[in-house]
Amino acid sequence: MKQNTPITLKFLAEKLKMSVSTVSKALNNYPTINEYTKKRVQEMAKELHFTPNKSAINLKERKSRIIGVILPNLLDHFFTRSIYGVEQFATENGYNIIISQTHDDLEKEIQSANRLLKSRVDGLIVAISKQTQNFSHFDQFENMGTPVVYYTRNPSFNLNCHKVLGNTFQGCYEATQFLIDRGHQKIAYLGGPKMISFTHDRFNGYINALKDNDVSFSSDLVAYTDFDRENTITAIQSLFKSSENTPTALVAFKEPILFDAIKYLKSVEYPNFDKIECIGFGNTSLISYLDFPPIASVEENPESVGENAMRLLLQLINDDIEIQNYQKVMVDCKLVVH
Amino acid sequence: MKQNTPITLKFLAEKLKMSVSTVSKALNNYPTINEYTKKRVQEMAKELHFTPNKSAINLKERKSRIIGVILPNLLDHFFTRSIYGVEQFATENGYNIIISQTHDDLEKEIQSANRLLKSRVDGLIVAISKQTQNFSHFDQFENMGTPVVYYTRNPSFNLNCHKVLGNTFQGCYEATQFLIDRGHQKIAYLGGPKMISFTHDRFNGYINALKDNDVSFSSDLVAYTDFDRENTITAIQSLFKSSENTPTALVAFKEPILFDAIKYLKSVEYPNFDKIECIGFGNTSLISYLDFPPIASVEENPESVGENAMRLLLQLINDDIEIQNYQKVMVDCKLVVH
DNA sequence: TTGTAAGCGTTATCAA
DNA sequence: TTGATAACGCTTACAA
Repeated sequence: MKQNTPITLKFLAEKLKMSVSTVSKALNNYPTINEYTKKRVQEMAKELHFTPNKSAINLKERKSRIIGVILPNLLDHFFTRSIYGVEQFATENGYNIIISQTHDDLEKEIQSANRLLKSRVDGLIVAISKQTQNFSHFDQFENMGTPVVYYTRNPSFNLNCHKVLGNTFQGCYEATQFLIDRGHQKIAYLGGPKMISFTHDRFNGYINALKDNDVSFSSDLVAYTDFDRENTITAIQSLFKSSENTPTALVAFKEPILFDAIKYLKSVEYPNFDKIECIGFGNTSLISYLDFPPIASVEENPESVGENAMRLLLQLINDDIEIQNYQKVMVDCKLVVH
Repeated sequence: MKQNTPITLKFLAEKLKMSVSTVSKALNNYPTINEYTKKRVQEMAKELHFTPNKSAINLKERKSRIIGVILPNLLDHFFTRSIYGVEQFATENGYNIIISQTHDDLEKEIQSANRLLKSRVDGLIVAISKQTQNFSHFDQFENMGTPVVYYTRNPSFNLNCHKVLGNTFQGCYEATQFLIDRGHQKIAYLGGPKMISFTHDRFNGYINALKDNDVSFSSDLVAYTDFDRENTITAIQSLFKSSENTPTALVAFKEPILFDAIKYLKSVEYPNFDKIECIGFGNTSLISYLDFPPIASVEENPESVGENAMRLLLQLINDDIEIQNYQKVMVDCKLVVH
């Protein structure tokens, strides 16, 4: 059964003593082809394990049925979960995905974009790098009529683009509301890096929930950190130093940050430490093994963000939505109580 | 700058009033082309953002510069870490990867294989589904001269194939050795599903370490479970029930299983629970937040497994290794002490 | 009902 | 030094 060179239509045609076009039509079930001929062709194709050459079809049809996905990192569970949704939906609709990681490096992002441009992907889904402020390497795609959807990370500097983002405002609002409903009046907000727009969206969710419930706000209850443990400890110290305004609950930007915070409070044997109720963004699978787990998690549904990005992209590819008619899709978070 | 249709060589040629072949050669830096002509062509190409059409080149060169990756699930951190290595190495060598997940379903695996066959991928990297015992959908590739490398999961029923696997024997040997060196004489082994070959490879590592150190073996110290929590608890009960042969240390198949075990022992307030030293396969990132963390982890280096699979595949594609000269690569584990 | 031929965008051979 | 032409594998008017 070794053949070592793919079967082509031409080869089939010679074997069957027919023309290439008859074979092609038979395989594609053209109504004008005789039933008996069809059967003969299809049987022979099956027997010889004929598979049409995608490159040839792509060339002919001027499309690739490939979607490019550019994202920072495949080690971050958030992104891989988002890919899950993209891949799933793409496959269901006959598309393959090519994934390219940028390591949050602009230069690599540009290279990825150029590679995918050559591959003539039919569409692009992008989680931009932290450094990305200029979008010309992505604009090339739109200039050739290839739609681009930005997802998970908000391209704040790009005003006219399609985006699919987690509704981080709503997620933080619900977390805060949940804590208020449980009787908390002193709820701290531990934000992430200030350059990230989500940090502020979440803060707005927090502050709006306070306002809507007539809970007074104090700037003592707000601090910011990044993903560095030392900075998180400093932030936590500032939140919990005051004697009058001590928080009884905490909403944190991301669970790893929250875990660092909890670990610290525990290590210094903070009074009533075990009474403090915490919520972070993430919903890490190992939460049930923690000794002092958060009371709830804000599940960001990255799979759904990915799926929605792919759905929008498909609508753009199929011209169900005008490419210039820029869309913004928000995917709601879900509060998961542990 | 909108053009809405990709620039082609023909278009460039017309603009420059030259032939298509001259333009092509100029862009590919043929020595026979006049320097001035080259410059003119290359400048025009840059100005119009010309990018060669990959499909056309693929058709011409009869290859795609695409590697297919088939794996069970993109939610499993082990696999996504392995992809990290594949993607990294592929990109460095000018290849793109297409990922397809099977959800451990044979039917989906066959569909994935067929799709990638049509795409004329230059090579295939596969982590087989749990159901896979017949390999004809992969043999098609080898029959067309496209190399296939199996990785992470051992295709036990496929005798003649290329594989890249984690050296789980060595990992378990080292874990056991480590515990012996710390003075343990009663070390329990909690294995995974018996159908998985790794379960037995690990057991062999365990038993060999015992033997090499003249530590006596008792079947009371061995139990098996799967990923179901109840079964893990049953297994743990059987390991810790005996009064004479009580383990002082534990080697577990996978960390999630180990965490369930620890959680259970803690919940029943097992005597001297905090003295029991545990090691599991995995090295989960959140270990430092656990209250009773394992003393060490067996890091399986999935990135390295992925990278080695890609490296081997590349050698096969480039004919550095004969496709019939079946290779088996083992990637060592690393014991990480916490 | 089937076959001929052109074309998709490249590269490569040969001729000019 | 450049250009005409065929070829890669497939689809599709159009002709037979």
